[in-house]
Order: sequence, then C-alpha cells, then structure tokens
Amino acid sequence: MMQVSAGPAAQAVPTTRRDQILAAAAELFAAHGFHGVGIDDIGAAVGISGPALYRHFRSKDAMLGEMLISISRGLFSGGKERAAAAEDPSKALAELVTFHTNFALDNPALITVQERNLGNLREDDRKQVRALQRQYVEVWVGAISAAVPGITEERARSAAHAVFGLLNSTPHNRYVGSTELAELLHRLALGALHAAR
Amino acid sequence: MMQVSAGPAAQAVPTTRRDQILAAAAELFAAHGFHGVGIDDIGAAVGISGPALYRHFRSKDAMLGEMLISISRGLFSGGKERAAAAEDPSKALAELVTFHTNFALDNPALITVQERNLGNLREDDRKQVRALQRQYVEVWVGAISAAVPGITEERARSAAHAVFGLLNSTPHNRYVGSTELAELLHRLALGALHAAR
DNA sequence: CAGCGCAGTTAACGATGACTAACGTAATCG
DNA sequence: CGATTACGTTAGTCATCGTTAACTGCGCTG
Repeated sequence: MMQVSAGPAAQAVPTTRRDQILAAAAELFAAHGFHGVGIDDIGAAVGISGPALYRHFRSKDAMLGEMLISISRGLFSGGKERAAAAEDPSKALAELVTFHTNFALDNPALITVQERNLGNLREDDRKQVRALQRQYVEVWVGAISAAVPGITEERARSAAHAVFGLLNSTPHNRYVGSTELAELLHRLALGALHAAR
Repeated sequence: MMQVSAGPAAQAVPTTRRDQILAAAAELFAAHGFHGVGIDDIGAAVGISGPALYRHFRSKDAMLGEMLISISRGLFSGGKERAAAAEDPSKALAELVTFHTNFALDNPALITVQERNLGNLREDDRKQVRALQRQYVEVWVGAISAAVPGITEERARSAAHAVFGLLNSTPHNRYVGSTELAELLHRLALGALHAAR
C-alpha cells in the first residue's frame, strides 16, 4: 500500500530504512495484530529477511514502541499547535477535527495500530504512550469545554473519546471518496459535539 | 463451584461451561489480542487447565469463530427487530442507537473483540461474520435513509460505520457513570446523524 | 589499499504454543 | 450392575517464534 502523506514534516516518497520497516510493520500489525506477525514477515515486506531487522531495532517490542510513541507524539503536538493557533474556540474545535480526520485518512494503518495494540506494549513504553494520549485528550477537552457552553469536564472527556472512535472508523470506511469522507466525518463530528449539550 | 440457576430456561447470570469459556476468552482476547492469549490462559481463567478446552471446542479458532458469529447474529437480529417495531423512521433510528449502545455497554469485551479480531478468523467464519455485519449495516442504512431526508445511500453507509465507531468507544470510555454515558452517547450519535445532511 | 563498520546472509537455540494421547473418575442409564 | 459418557488430568509432539551467532561483501576513509 502506498502512502500519500501530506502530514507534518512530510518526507518524500523514499524514506530511511528504519521508517520503511516501521511502515511495513504498521501495515502488518494493523492487519493481523502484533502477535500475529512474525519477524520474518516484516523482513519479507521490505525485501530483506528476518534477523536483518535487528540491525535497525533492538527487538520486535521496540518497533511497536517506537511506532506508537511517534504517533502519539505527532497527534499531541499537531493538535496542541493547531488549537493554540485558532482565533476562537469554535474554530479551534473545527481545526482539531480537521487535523485528526486528515491524520486518520492519511495513516489508516497507524491509527489502527494505535487503537488496537496499546496492550501489546512493554510497560515503560505503554506509560509514555498513555501520557501522550492523555495530553492529547486534554487538548480536546479544553477545546470542547470552550466551544460548547455548560458542558462538564467529564462529559467533554467522554465526548472526546467518542469522537475519536468516530473519526478512527476511517480505515473501515471506504464507501465514498476520501475528500467526501473527510467532509462527512467533519460534519458528523461537529454535529455530535454540538449535541453534547 | 455451585451453580445458582434460576431455572432450566433461564439463561440469566449462570451460564453453561461453553459460554463461561467464551466469556473468559472474550475478555482475554480483548485485552491481549487473539494470538496474545494461550490456550492455557483461557483454561486458567475458568479454573480448568489447558487442553480440557478441547472437550468443548474443536480449536482455538473455533472459539473465536463462534464468538464473533454469535455477536454478529445478536446485533443483526436485535437491530432488525427493533427497527421493524418502531412506529416512525426517526424512532427507528433512536431505537437502533439505544440498542447498540446498550449492547456495547453490557458487553465491552465482545464489542472490542468484534472490532479488532475479524482478521484472525478462519476464512469461512470470516465470510459468515462479514455477511451478518453487512446485513446489520443495511438495517442502519435503511433507518438513516428514512430518517434523514436527502442523504445518499453511500453517505448513509459511511455515517453508519462512523456511528459504530462512536458507540463502540464505550470500552475505553469510563469517565462518567454508565447511565450518563448511555445518555451522552445517544445524544452524540443522533446529533452526528442529524448533521449528516 | 588497508581496514573498519554498516547491512545483510544462513544456521542454530531455547521457549512457547496449539494440539493429541493416554489415562482417571464420577454420574447416567439401560 | 456394568458400560458408556462427560469432563477432567498430565505428559508429550511438533511447529513456530524471537533472538543470537558466525560469517560475508560493500563502500568509505586515513
């Protein structure tokens, strides 16, 4: 699968070997789950075979760790940045929705892996990822609290998680073209949040 | 262990051994992924150990298969029933939302497994599950098409998937009490669908 | 051009996993 | 009452998996 990334710090088509491996691994993890993929499968996906991966990563766990940490970091920093740059609360929320939607559309495998494989992380990596995710959620909670008047913080947090679920449905949602899908998801997300009270 | 059964027909809290195993397996699969769980783990979770499971299931794959097929069947038949019984389109949609929400709230592990482990199914089981899921989606597509005027069928299908993602976020969404969560999700889902145009 | 290090190879090892075999026991029933 | 059946047990098999070891060639650089 080709990646047509327009994301932050966009790398050209050819990436470093490490990133090439991570991308292939993400695809495989998303399809079969972390334990459903062998080291040889990942190697084969990038044209080298098996143990050669250990020239680039300390272990299979380390691949997943690096993958999830970089996703979480990208989401958090990108989200924070965009929310801060917006001129009013309702625009901040719209920006967040757009940002997250685009990320999910551009990186379906990464989103899938992040959604499903937190539990396969080593303890310390999991802690780090969870911390980043929590910070990202707080960016949303802030934006929601500011944009929809009278909502409690807990409801805002729940609503944020629910909207993540909505937007992360992207990988399994290929019935309309991706620009139309982006527009539809945007509308749905804001409609939902607007209805949160 | 004694069984505190309310009667022969009553499938209340106490279940048959098969179902007990399936419930335990669902919990484990949800937490660690299909391949992350050993046959011994499942056995231990119900107080017997390892190979004894083969008295009840042909294989580990068969457990997952039975699990996913029964979930999909329950969702489809329950959804169809409720949608048909509703007196007008907008009530049908509200019924569907309530039904799905309650299912997700009552069976977080099952929902998680169904969301994540379709790819670990054996080919024939996967076909069956996909067929059931497609039928369930069509129930929603019908309800959405009838309730929100002017929406295309493709958009309705995309919206349905998105709302599933929203409602299925339940397992990771425990910030407010479950009755409040149910109410919030209901509101969010209908708000989203209402905004789908 | 000697030499070093990067990036790859195949072979092996120990652990673990799904599943089978062989066996035991208590209840059911003809 | 004897046999069958249901439901367990432990021990073993065989494949597979993550990882390491030992080795090889290529491209820099001093």
